[in-house]
Order: sequence, then C-alpha cells, then structure tokens
Amino acid sequence: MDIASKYDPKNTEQKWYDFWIENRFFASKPDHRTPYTIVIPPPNVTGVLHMGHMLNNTIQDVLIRRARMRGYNACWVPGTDHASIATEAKVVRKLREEGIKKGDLSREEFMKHAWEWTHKHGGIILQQLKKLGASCDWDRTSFTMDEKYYQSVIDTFIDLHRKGKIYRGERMINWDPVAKTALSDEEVIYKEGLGKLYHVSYKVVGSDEVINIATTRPETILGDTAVCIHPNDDRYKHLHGKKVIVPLVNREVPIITDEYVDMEFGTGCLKVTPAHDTNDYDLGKKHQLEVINMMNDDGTVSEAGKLYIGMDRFDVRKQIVEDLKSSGNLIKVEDYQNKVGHSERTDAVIEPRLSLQWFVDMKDLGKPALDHVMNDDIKFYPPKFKNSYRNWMENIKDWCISRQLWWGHQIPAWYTGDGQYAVASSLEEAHAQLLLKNPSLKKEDLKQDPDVLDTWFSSWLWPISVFNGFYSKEEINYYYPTQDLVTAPEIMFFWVARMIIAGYEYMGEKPFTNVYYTGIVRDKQGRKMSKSLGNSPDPIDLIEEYGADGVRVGMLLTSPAGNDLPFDVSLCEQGRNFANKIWNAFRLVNGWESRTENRAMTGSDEVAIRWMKSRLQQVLEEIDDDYEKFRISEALMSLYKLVWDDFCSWYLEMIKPGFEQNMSRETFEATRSIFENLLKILHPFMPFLTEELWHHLNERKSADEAIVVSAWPMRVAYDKTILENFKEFEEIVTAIRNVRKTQNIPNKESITLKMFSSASFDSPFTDNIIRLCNISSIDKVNESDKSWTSFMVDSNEFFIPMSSNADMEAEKERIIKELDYTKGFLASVMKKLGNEKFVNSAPPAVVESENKKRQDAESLIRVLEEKLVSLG
RNA sequence: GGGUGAUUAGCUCAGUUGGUUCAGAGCACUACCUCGACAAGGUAGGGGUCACUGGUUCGAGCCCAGUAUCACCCACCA
Repeated sequence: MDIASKYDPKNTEQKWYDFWIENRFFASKPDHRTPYTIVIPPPNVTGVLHMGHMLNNTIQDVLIRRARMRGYNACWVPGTDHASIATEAKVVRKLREEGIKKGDLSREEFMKHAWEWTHKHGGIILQQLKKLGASCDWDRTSFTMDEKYYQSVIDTFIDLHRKGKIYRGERMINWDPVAKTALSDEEVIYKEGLGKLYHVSYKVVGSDEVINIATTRPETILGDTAVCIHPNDDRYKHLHGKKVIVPLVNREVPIITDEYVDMEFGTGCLKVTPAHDTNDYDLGKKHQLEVINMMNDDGTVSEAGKLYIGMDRFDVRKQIVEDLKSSGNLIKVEDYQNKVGHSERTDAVIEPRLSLQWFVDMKDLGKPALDHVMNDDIKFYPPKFKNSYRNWMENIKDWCISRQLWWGHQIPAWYTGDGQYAVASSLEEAHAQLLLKNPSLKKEDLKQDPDVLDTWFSSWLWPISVFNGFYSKEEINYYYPTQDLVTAPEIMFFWVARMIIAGYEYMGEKPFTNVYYTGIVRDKQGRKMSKSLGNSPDPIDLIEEYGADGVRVGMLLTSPAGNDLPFDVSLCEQGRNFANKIWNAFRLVNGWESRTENRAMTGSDEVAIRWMKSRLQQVLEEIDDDYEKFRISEALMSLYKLVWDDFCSWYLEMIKPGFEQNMSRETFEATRSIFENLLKILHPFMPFLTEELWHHLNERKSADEAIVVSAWPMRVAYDKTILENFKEFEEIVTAIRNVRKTQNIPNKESITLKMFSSASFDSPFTDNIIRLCNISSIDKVNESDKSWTSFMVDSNEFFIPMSSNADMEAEKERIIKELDYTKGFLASVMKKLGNEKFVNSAPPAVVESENKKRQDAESLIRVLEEKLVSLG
C-alpha cells in the first residue's frame, strides 16, 4: 500500500463523520447503563461559529467522547436559543434595509418575518459544529421556541405567579431606547468614558442668591422636581425650606435635605430628577416629589419636558448647554471620568426609566442555589468563581423579565380595559378567572400582554425542558441531573445561576454536577476576539487549513479552566504537526507488517515493549487523574509527549529492525496493540485521525468495532522499576550522542564503550544502548581510563575513546567548567551537612540524599581532575 | 469604592502537605543533520535572583506581613 507522507484531513473528516451518523453512535436513549449527559450552551439560533464556541464545544466533545468510550450512555444535547433581543434586532435591521418599518407591521406579520429569518439562518452554527466533529445526539436538537419548550416557559411563568414569586410592578428599570425595551440589570454593561460635569446655577426664590448644582446629564433638568442638600451642610443651612427655580423651564421646586448627599462631591448640591435616575427616584418617593417623565421610549423629549419636544436626548444635551450659557446659568464645565451603562445587545446608552414591568422575586428562590454551590454539591472549575457566585447570590435583586419585544414567549397575562388582569394558560382561562370579579366581562374585551419574556427566562429551563421534563418523567428521570456544563464565566449570572435556581425549584435537584468555565479567546495582543475588531479567524477556515483535529489540539494545548486563551494560528499548526507525526508513526509500523517473521522476539524488544506498556499505563493513570480534575490541557500535553517522545522517539527507534531485516511477529503484534491503545486515548482529542488509523491498523469487520465506541484502555498494574531503568538508559544514550557530537564522531562509526562502576551496573537496556548508539562492545573495567573521554550517570562512569577529530582545547575547557561547578555544588552540600541543626531536624531520607550528593560530587571531581591531568 | 485572582525562561503555563525526582513543560531560539516513517522531521544545546521588601525556619517558588504592577467581577455617587 502506498501511503502519502503527509496526513490529509480532507480524506477522512467527512467520511468518518458520515459513518458515525449512519451508525447512530451519537444517539442516546435511556437504558441500563449509567448516563453521562451534557447539555450544550445553546448558541443564538441565527449566530455563526466563533472561536469561543470552538473552545467550548471542543472541550464538551472531548468529555463526551471519553465518557462514551468508558461505557457510559453518553448524551450530548445540542440546540439553539431564540435570543429574543439579538434576533429581533437583526430582523428589524434587515426589514429596514428592505424599507419596512417594524411599526408598520402587525405582530403576526413581524413574527412571520422573524420565523423566516430563523429558518434561513437557524442551524448554520449546528452544521458548523459537525465540521468540528461534535458528537451531539442530533435527533435531540432543541430550540427554545419549540412548541413543547414554549409551553414549559409559559407554564413556569404561570406557576411562579401562582406561588407569588412573579409580580407586576412599576419600578425604575434599565431602558434600551434603541430596542425600546426594558432590560435586566445583567444586560447592562458599564463602560468607563470621559464625560463632562456641568455646573448649573438655580435661582433661589425670593432672594438674589443662586445655588449651584453639578450634573453629568443637563438634559434631565427638564424633569427636575427638587434640589437636594445635606442637612448638616453649613453652606446651605439658611436655605432649608426654600424653593429654587429650575432654569429654562422656570419651574419652582423645593430644596430638600437628605443624608444621601455627599457634601464633598461637586458643589454638595444635587438636582433631583425622579423619573430618570434610580437614586433620584428613591429620593422622590421618600420626599413625595412630583415625577415628571420628560422622555419618550425612543429617547426623545416628551410633551412633559415642555422644551425641545421630539428632540433626541443627545441633541438636547448639546442644545441645553448652549441655552444655559446664553441664560447665564452655566457656571463651568469640567472633564469627568464616569461610567455609563450600555445595552449588552444594541450598545445603546441605557436610560433609567420608570416603567410597569414583570419581575421575579429572587430572594427565596436563590437560597438553595447558593448553598449547593458553596457546599460543592455543584463543583465549579476553577473554584475561584464560587466567590463571585456567592457575591451575586447574596445580593441578588429581583429579575425584570418582561421585554417590549415580539420575538419570544408572549407573557400569559390578559388585561381588561380598566387595569385588572389575570395570568392564565389561555384567553378562556383568563376570562373565567376575571368573570368571578366582573360577571359582565366579555372575552373580546381582554387583551393579552404584548410583551415577551427575557431570553434567559426560557434558557434557565434548558437542562429540564430539553428532556421534556415538565411533562414526562421518562427521560428526565434518567438523564437529570446532567454531569458537566461547559460555559463562559460571562454568563454565570445570566444563565448558570438561574439554571441552578430553576433546577432546585422544579426538579428538587441540581441541574449538573460540574461547571467548567472556559476563558476568553484573545488575539496575540491580548484583545478579545470579536467580530467588530475583525481579529477573529473564521473557525471553518482554520479547519480547512489545519484539519479539525489540528484545530482541536491547538485550542486545547494551552487553555486551563478559567484562563484566557491567547490564541495564535501557530497552535493549530502544532496540532496539525502532531497529527502528521502520528500519521507517520502509523506509516512506519504499517510498513513492518509485511516484514515480520515467526520467531521469538529479541531481548531488547522484550525490554522495550515492557517499558512502553508500563509507560503507557503510567501516563494513562496521570491522564485519568487530569480528567477527574478537569485539567484537559495537561492531559493533552501528557499524551502529546507520550506519543511523540516515548512512543516515536524512543520505543519505535528501539524496535526498528535494521536495513533489510525482519521483525518478530510477536514484536509487531505488541506494537500494534500499543498503538491501538494510544489511538484510543487520543480519540477524544483527535477523533477523525484516530478513526482513520484505527481501521488501517487492523481490519475492523463490523461498524461496531469503530474506535468511537471502543472501550477506553484498562488500567492494570505496571512495572515501575523498568521506568526507573529507562531514565538511566535515556541519560546514557543522550550522553553518548552528546560525546559523538562534541567530538565529531559520525553516527555511522561504531565505537567502544567502557564502563567503570563502583556498584553493580546491570541495565536491562544494555542491548538497546548498543543498538541505538552504534556501540561495538561495552567493556566493564575496574579503573578509570584517563586517556578516554568520560561522562557520569549516577555513580557509574562511562568512557569513549577520544576521537582524532576531537577538539582538545574545547574538551579541556568543558572539563574545567564542569569542575568549577561541581566544586561549588559540593561546597554547598558540605555546608548543609556541617549544620548540626539540619542533620538533627531534617528527615533521614533528606540527609541521606545529601550524603549521596556529596559522594557523587566527590567522585566526579576526582574523575575530572584526573582527566585534566591526562589532557596536559 | 468593595471583592477575587495573578506575577516562575522570549511566549503560554505546570509546580498538590516547605526538604531526593525543585527550578520544570510545550512552543520559540542556536548548532549540526536530507540517516529507508515524518524537514509539518531528527540529534544536541543555550536560556530564569521564581515581581519587590522584610519575616518565620536548619531549609522558602511554596508559609506570614507589606509594596508594586496587571487582570477580572460587583457597586446608584450627582
């Protein structure tokens, strides 16, 4: 068979993915096995794959594939999120480009457009995940707007309302004037920015005096209904009970006093705009101030503002500053660093706004969710995130869940014209409820709440609703709680915390056992990869170039849990190179199959095999342990070294037959078996390459023998002594190669090795030394031979004849350097041993080791000195 | 303003109870090598006062205190 010298992923990826799907290896249904479940963090239905998804889903796939191989009933549930505000914004933009305004459409018409958009773009991202190799059970693909899912969201709302945990109320909320909707606190991103602090004078009624206030938002002057000072502020004590005139609008408002005011800040005097600031709203309530809502839902000035009606808030700010200057009320303007809230989705500057919205009362709901994370029923990786979680949960605020949007789950509340309402599962039920209070009420008079629910009010049910858990026990009892959740820390409060809350509320049980937080994928300069910066490679392009396996390895090489991943394509290159290395190891082993003969293996083969098997077991032990601790990168790196260094560089070199020589059949079979085990351990990281080689390496007669469903290697007791012997062997071989190099002895030239050993040196690897280093013989001698060059390994001294090519001066220099260093080292050891306190308090093993260090150093010094003498 | 974490080789990071194997790994770098698997490769090598300052200890990358810098999260200071 002629096999290309380079691995080409294009020949394998689609082939094997189709094979896996055809054989339904990713499909799961409840059976007698123990389940191992992961629910995907559902990406936005109309989104496209970015690097964050790549990292996240690669980790999930690694975990689920390994679980499958370990005999669990592995179930990875894929799906998408309707992403209410994000999707609606996209649809609105697309309609606008077509000249259609959302306002001109009926709800039904708009929804039709939105569904069209969803069907057109929805699921692209899921197709992309298949390219990555994601082994999801695609039959289970869920969408938060699916019929059953939709119903579970509505029923949850009704249930929480019945329990008194959902209420409707007028509160200050975060208003997005672009999307024209309320947002939860979590959807507001505060950004630091350079603004201005305007000092404005207000005239005191009945006197010539003025009072100066400082504000960052002069346009809200239109809504001022008081000025507030600190009761103990001596500067203003004489003004208690007086009134001032709001400039431009010329409204008389009271001066109130409240300890809320910071006397040190600005002028120590605060204007109060209850309708447009959360603190001012509280002050207004406390002091029973008038509330003037001077802004429309789109951020323009309302009739109530009296001036600048219809103008945008930012234009008004510029204009009012000009007008205040003209009227002489503007005292000064300072630069001022402050934080301004922006909408997470539209980036619009948030407007605090008084509004009637629906809220979830979070106080009691949050309690079990806090406790079970703190006591590690649910484990966070890395655990440091427990702190922020606790912080948030302990200060949890009510959750504003209504959104003034159409794309989403419509709130199941019906209103009469006169402010009564009922929450019910249907118009009929709502009508029946309201009839009790108002017997003459007609069904036609009821109007359903036009608003929809926050996206997260549907996704917090994800681990339950994807198994239809609200309506049937069949699947949920089997798959719930799930095992691992892999997600980004950014959505810990949005999603993770709320899933935990919903889990305990509705299942009485945690939704998952482990939460693995991935880091942020950054570019070389440390910037977050984002579409707007254009610094993010297209993952699909990367897969095209480096292969899915290469990219997967690249993503995981340096991404410990919770740490950011500084991404560079060179990582994918490293992954690709690794795939190629394995491919070529296969080519070598494969080539031997036709060169085997039936004879007993040689002793050196036997040693090599025994060592390699032990080494594999040792690393398997490490890797299993790494997985337990979610140290995925470490597991991959151990495997990388096991394959590249131990298997390729050492093992294969040891058993490699000489030119035109054959290999013992036994050795070949043992090697094939080792290779197969390596492929298995590699499979979760590199599914495509390993499946390909698995079939090449051995004929697999039925599909069920595929590596994807093969059994994870067994852990067995292994020979630790040979691992120690190997280390010594490795050191000797490296030293001999080093001598060859420094003395310019060609590898082809056979050399003699002499060995002087104080103890008995008897390495099982002796024959391997001879083979690997082209040694003609190893002679044990009883004394040092000063005319030969030497090196020491442990307490053994090895000699190689000086080559005529050797550079004597360089050799002398090297010896002097080593001598100096060793003398210094010995001095420090002696100092330690001369310290009575050390000898008395250190454990005997430590003292003993120091003694051995001394002996070794002393004999090395002796050797080096003799050598120096002989060199002249 | 509060909290959390970090600082170890050029880069990205390991370093579990203080003591053999503690100063490590991968990449990058240097030199040599087309040798019958692989140049996407091989062999060998160079490189760090473990952020700083003190302290505890026979002994500190690790424990304690302080300082500096960075990062993230939370918070309504006009």
